[in-house]
Amino acid sequence: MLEKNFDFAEAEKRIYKDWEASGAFKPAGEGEPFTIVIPPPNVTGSLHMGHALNNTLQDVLCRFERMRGRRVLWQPGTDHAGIATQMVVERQMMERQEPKRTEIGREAFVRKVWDWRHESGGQIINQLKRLGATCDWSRERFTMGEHGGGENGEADDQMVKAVMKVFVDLYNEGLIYRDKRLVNWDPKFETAISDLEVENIETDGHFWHFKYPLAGGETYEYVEKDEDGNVTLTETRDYISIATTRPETMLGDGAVAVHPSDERYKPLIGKLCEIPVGPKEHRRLIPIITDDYPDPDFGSGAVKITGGHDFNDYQVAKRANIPMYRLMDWQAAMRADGAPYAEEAAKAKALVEAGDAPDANYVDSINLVPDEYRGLDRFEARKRVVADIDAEGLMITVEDKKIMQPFGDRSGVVIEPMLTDQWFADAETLAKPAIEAVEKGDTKFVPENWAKTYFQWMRNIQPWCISRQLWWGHRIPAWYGPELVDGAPDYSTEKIFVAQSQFEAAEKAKEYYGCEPYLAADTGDYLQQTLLRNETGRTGNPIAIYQDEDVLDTWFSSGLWPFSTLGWPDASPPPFMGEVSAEPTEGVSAPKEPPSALRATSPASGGREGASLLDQHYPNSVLVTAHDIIFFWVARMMMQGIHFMGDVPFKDVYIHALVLDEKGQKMSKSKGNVIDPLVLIDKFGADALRFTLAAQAAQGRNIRLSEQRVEGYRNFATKLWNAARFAQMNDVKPEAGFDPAAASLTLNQWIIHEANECAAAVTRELEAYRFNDAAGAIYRFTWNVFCDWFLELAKPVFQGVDEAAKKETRAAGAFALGHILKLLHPFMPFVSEELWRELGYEGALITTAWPQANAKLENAAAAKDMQWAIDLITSIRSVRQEMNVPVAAKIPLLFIGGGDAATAQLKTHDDVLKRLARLSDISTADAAPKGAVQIVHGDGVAALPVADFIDLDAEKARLAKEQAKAEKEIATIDKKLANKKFVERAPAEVVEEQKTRRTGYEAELEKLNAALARLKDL
RNA sequence: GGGCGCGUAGCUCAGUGGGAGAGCACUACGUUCACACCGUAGGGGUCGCUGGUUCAAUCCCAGCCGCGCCCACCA
Repeated sequence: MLEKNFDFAEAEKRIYKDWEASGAFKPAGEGEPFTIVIPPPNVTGSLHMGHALNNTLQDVLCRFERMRGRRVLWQPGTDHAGIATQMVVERQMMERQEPKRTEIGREAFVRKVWDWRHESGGQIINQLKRLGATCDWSRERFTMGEHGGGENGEADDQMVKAVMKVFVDLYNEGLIYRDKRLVNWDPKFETAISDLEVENIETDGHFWHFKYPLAGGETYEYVEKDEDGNVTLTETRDYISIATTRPETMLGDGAVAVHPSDERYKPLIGKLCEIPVGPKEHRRLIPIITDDYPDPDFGSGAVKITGGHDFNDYQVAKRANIPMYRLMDWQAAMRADGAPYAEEAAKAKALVEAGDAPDANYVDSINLVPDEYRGLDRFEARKRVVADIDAEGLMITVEDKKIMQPFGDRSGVVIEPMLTDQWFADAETLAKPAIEAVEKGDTKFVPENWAKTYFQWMRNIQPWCISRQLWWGHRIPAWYGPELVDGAPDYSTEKIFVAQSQFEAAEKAKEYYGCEPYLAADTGDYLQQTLLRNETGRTGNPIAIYQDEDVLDTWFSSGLWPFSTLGWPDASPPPFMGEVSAEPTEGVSAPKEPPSALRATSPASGGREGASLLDQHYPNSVLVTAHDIIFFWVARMMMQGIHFMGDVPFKDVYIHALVLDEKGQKMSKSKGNVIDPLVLIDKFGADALRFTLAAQAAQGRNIRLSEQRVEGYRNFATKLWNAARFAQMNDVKPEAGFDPAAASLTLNQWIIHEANECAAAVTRELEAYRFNDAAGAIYRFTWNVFCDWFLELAKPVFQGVDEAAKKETRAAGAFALGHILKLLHPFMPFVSEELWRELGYEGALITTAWPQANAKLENAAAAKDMQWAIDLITSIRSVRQEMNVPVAAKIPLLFIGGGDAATAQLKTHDDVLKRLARLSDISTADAAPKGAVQIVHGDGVAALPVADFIDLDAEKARLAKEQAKAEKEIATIDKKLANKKFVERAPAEVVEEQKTRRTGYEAELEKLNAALARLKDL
């Protein structure tokens, strides 16, 4: 006997363990493969509502397809999440008051992160299990592989191998290149980030208007005109007015630009003006040029061009060949004197010495940052610059202005555009086939609207900056050495060796230099070696090469997830990526085999199993994710998947909602409105949470999550539980030989028919990713059909004496309940599995076959008959309450009209009518007795002689209301039918339908009229 | 500036070219032997506004109002 309530806390653990132990999560059977790769959560992550929704939907699909007999692979894993993880570990080190990252060095730090990952990373996996996720955990993957040695990023793991191969191949195809470009620089993490990682936020700022004095004290007539060409202002000026929101960048100005059509500045074009910052004797003169970029109607119409610190200006500077200067160091402080600066200063000096300097001020102009601003934080420098210009009387005005300011999405600090050397992927080329694939429908977005978002971004895609100046991540497999000039290494140049491993790089270098290279430990080591070589002139020393210090953007490896997790590149030679000695005198040592322990964790690397998995499960069936990740991830998977696999990574992309709080706001830690899914699971059970999320996952709308709603679905689970308990009490259990198509009782034919309909509906909706409709269908069938009616209608049978009827009803009930459990299982796996076993169904529900809709089980006649009885009961109940008939009172029913059919119906449903409508006796009659309440039902009238209770006026009012309703409907229909155009142009069936409806209302009205007439006699 | 989406019952939301729906909340009644995490019944909406297409519009189209999100270099 079942307990009164489902103890989900106990059952969830036990059942999950059973499932996992039984191997139910592994791909099985010979069915068509069904594949989902999990959006790998950050290894630092813990389960939030977004994950809960995302994984609930994936699990619903996986369980559904598994029951349908497909060979389901739900591929799990986590993402190494470069910045996020590095941040977490650094914070932890700080809390523990351990030495900083920079103090312990790269190798030690990376080892620390690996340690962290093995100790505390990946807790989210256990949280996913609590949700009931049926991932094949034996295949768990990590975007950085499983090797934890930290030895210079050697690829002894297939996941790493995949990344290295992709990089090398793309480089060899010219789709990855190194370039000096303006990038988004995050001064907090001291790394470049991609455009996507920048958030533009409107902030309060200022718009400063300054005078840039003309060179040599020159003057001109400044004339301003209104729209009609009337002169509104004329004055003699010895300056050009420019406006800026970032005065500290003035020191890096290369020009002032005006629009070629701007009459005001025509006399100035080609002239020089002075940047009014710093000691007067060192001020730089810059040219006034024309470009289409300045908008004459905005500001003064003249724009300072700072190519090294502004994306617009960068374009202008490139077009006009204006020099670009980097003013700041990596922390975005104004450049300190010394090393970073020396390079440009040296170049300038050389130009002057060679007589090629553009003008005598050139060397001075290279000393961009005057002493008083050196080393200052950029915002402090801004204040000083403004104050100094103001003191000099060159500030015209300052406006308060809302400006869109770029922030690093992780760091939260203002991004500084910075001119640096970075690696880029040619996204434009890679995007082309990815766009076509969606255009052709090889990959479909659901809802399809999201394709527009995808297209919009992909068609305007910019080069993808893939290098990051971090330590945690896939180290860029590029090595640098000197170029050979006339057979001798020229250390002022750079030769790049891109290779899948240090070993290969060394081979390539050896081939190029004709001797074993020395693998420098880092750039410091490299410099030392080259100096040694240069100074001693000992050409016999090995030529040094060193590996790029940078790592790859996390999304670069995430983009390979749909195939890297399946064992790609399986055809590559076996792992041969042992350590390479860093001893200068030994050169390259023999590669070592990776430790066997590490191999054991990557069973699919190489080998036949991996290959066949890839064949079977690529392309994946569907990707389930939220829209905020379309650019970051979906687009990259499309590009890389198509390029390397020759086919799209997945056939469908289901984009689900964002989970918001009750008020519709994004959940965030800072707002304190985060609802923890685990708390809800503890409180209401995983089933309730899952059902809530699925039931609200309507396409194209966000989900507002309220605890109340979760509670409601917990109640639903309890309702089902108690229905099952009732079934158990009445010996309702699956019967081996029962043929549902051969049921004889109307009640049973009906519930079988309804169960079959429900199966068809749930299947149809799930196939179309309409999770909310699927959930709604099973909810309604369970509660409003099975519990509210079937069980109530079955009670008289169970309490009766007809053993044959009892037997059939038990079997039919078990059939219907079985359907419920199966159809509900994808949504509420735990309670359904528990009941399945408790009630004696066969095997484990998780691997039970999904109910196929079956035409043999349809029975429209039974459905109609039951509906007749249900409607009659409902009507009687309604009238009883309205007339205040005491609940306990049993009253007789007289049925007038309706013919033999009604008589038969009354006989069939005699028991249930009596019980559920609380009737004492049922009979037929020719006319309603006096003092009876009359209910129009079907072709007849149900009369309840309740003179003792009836309030005559109330009954009259009730009937009058019904009458008015019917009349109104008839009037509406008549109006339509009287419209010639309607009769002519509307489809015949619509016209016919209206006529039928009218007949129905007409009959009802007649009976109501008669009933009212009878009342008047009283 | 461009793009996407939303505005239906008190709340949260489904929905459809031809008879306005659910859950919750609310009201009344009910401890009938599965369930008070329940049952029975009930109240409640000019489907944002204005036009247009159509025999017919909550649904399609246009405009407007209000709200949200994404993208974008106006210094």
